[in-house]
Amino acid sequence: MATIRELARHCGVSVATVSRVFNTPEVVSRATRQRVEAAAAEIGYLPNESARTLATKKSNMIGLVWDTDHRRSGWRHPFLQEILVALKTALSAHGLHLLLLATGADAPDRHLAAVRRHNLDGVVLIDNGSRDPAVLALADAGIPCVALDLPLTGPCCTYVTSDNAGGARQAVAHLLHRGHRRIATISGPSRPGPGADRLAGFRAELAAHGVPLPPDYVVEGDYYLDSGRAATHRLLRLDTPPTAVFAAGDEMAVGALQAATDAGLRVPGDLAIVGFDDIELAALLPPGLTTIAQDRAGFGTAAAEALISMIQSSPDTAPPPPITLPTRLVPRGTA
Amino acid sequence: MATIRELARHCGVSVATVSRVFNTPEVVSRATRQRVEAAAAEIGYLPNESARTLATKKSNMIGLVWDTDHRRSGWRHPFLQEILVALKTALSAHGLHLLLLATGADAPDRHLAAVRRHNLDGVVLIDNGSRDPAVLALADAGIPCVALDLPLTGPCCTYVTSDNAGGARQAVAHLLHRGHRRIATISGPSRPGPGADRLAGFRAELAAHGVPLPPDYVVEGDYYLDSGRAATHRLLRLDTPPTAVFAAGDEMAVGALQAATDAGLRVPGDLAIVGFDDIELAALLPPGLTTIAQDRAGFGTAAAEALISMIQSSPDTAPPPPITLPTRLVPRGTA
DNA sequence: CTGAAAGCGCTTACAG
DNA sequence: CTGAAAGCGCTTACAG
Repeated sequence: MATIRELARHCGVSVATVSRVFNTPEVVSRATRQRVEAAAAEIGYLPNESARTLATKKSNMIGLVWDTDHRRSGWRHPFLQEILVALKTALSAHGLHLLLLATGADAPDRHLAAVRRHNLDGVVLIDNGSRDPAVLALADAGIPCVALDLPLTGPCCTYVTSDNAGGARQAVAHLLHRGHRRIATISGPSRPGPGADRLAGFRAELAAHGVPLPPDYVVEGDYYLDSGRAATHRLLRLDTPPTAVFAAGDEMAVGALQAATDAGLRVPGDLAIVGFDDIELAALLPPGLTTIAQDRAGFGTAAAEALISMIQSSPDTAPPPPITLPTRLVPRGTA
Repeated sequence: MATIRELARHCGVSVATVSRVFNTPEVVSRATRQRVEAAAAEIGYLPNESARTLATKKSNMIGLVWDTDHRRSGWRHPFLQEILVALKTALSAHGLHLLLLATGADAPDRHLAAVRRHNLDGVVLIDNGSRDPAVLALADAGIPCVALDLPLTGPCCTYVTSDNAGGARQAVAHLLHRGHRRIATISGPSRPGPGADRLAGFRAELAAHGVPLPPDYVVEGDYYLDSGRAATHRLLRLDTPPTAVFAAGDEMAVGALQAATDAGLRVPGDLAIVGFDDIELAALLPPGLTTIAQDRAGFGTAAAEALISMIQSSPDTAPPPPITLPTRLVPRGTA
């Protein structure tokens, strides 16, 4: 591995000059710049990132805090892969790498410690609990960070999420348009975040149209299929069962579909179903799940942009406001 | 950020001693070790990884070369998330982080360059083409690396893949056991790798039982649903159509299922179908896709183990032999 | 536009 | 068991 010193000697300039052609090329004369560049290519010089980071305190690395340690194994983000691809692509365009942080002891300062040890330029959080002390410590520390699908704010922290309330309203509006008036929902967990927002949107659209919502038309699920099936069974046993159900996640919607089939009901004739997420399954499962699609790639690119703007702005400027991605109704066979 | 010098002064020892309590604690006296540890906790000292890497040439980071730049967007690995989780977990246990490398210009030395610039301890490759010069350069360079689902070897390079041939044989054996004798296959791309191995296993099991395989019973797909559907349409139009089909991927199997339905055939009565992968869909799509499951987590843990053993062994020792993960037949409704 | 020099925060022989 | 010192490969004021 050639070092900057060797390269400098190789073309008869100082190491400072070599450093400049790599960092502030506009400040060195055309002649020497070209000479250095040619020599660099010739001997295969590559700057050592550790040395740069040590000298500059900037690593050009973004930490990815991904909480894979769920009590419930087999947990899957509906579209993690797309987020990762978009994030990586957008970050790459700015020369930033993504460091997937090892999960160690669960000390409340573990994320912060990783940031400091590695001189990370910023952090993106995904799949984290909203009450995780380690996450909160990060958000409070003034490290540029952006959370995905988690309403987290701080001096230098913002988040991106879909327009969950708006998406739920689209779902309800579609059902209303189809003539339904007895519309139930299988919600996500009630903690702040997408689940709560979808439920709020659900209620709001119904209210806006003066359609009553009996309390037992709202049953909470956990985004998994089984909870959707169980919830639907419960709804169908009501004295006045709903004619339509909005599930706050596609897996739960598939569960609802199964429950309807179990009960000998036709979908959408006897029970209409709308989901949320537009997972791969939605298009393939007969008769096709009507659902609310999210802007998958948007999560990654928006997060990257927010992060980069925070990194580049002075420490005292306010973080960008939370970013809300538009959703889209995808009408298929179930509603 | 406290530095090692401050910590040293804080407890009246040299920086060398402090360094030792963090790196070779067994070599320092119990008394001073405890004094240093207490002081470190007190002032919140965290070693700077860049400085360590600069001094040791080891970064404790593994590069993840993930080729997300597919000509075909929307491409998805059947279980990338599980691989990533298992990989991260296994690597974490050894204090290794995963660096998702930014995709830049496609110079044939780009991966190698990243390894050198960051002093990466090793690399894992996923979703890469087998003929990518940048990948081959990496495998040849003697950098510890392990490829997933890609038969890549080198002085310090091995790979992990499922027992694809064995899995295909399980599929055929199952079909044979069900009484089928006219068994076709929709294969994956014919380049070396899982697709070719599955096809070889398919042929082998048939041959072992003396069951003939007409040439037009083998049609090549690309793992996507549409290719499975198209292939099946073609098979069904044959003078002597098959009674069963083994699709080398679940998406193609789903396509086969759709084609059968299109043609008014009953599954498995008129056409039996076995897939490969056991994607989420397989269990959910009526009547349930019979398929060959892979050891998803095994990919990650095996890769981590192989990598760690290579990193720890001396540079001249041979790499571990390729690792083959067992598969498992999951009988469901389609065969 | 360029160079000499100090400094970034560690590790590791080498002595003792 | 511990310390003084050199070195890892860069960057960046400061002069000129």
